[in-house]
Amino acid sequence: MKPSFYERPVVEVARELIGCVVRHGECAGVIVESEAYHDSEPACHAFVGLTERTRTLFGPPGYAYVYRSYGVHALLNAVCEPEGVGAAVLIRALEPIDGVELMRARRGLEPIRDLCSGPGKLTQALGIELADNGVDLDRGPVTIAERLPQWREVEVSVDRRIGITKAVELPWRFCAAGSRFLSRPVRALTATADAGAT
DNA sequence: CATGGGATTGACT
DNA sequence: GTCAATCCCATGC
Repeated sequence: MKPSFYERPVVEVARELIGCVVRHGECAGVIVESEAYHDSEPACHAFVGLTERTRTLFGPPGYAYVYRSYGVHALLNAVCEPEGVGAAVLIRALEPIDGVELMRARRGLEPIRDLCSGPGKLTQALGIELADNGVDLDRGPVTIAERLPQWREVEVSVDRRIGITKAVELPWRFCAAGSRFLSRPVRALTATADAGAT
């Protein structure tokens, strides 16, 4: 989509990206899980301010922010909010729709559920690398396009973000309800007194 | 320049 | 359930 789609509150964009299509070359998948990050909260890389690393995050909306996680994986984000605000949506899981055989080859795995069910897995499956940092998400080579008809009324579940140690309480993770392609199940958010019966 | 810490994954107990 | 791999980057001396 065009920059205007992303030039809004990042939490709003994260929710609306569920059902949209990420494409790179012949491989594509529907976004079934996303998380919002904003420079006002410490889990966001942009919390430290403008540095070489966060230059893309503070740049104009509608571009890819790709960084290396744990020295191993590339993680894909969509930069949001007006230029000067450091905010982005982390793409955490896809339901594969195109190029599945190439995804299998890149991942070295067969089960379709395991191809893109995590932020590091989906970049490996689609061949997205650090060099894609700063790419225009409307023009490519990595693109995000609007929802397919069957995804226009997808139900979205809300949860806390995964894998962080700061600002853990924010309900900024969004998932396609009931999807089998999530990185992890959605946990019950409501903390009524009896909720944790495991 | 040295150090410490990850928006993770896959293998192993 | 636990844990190492591995490298980029921000911070501090």
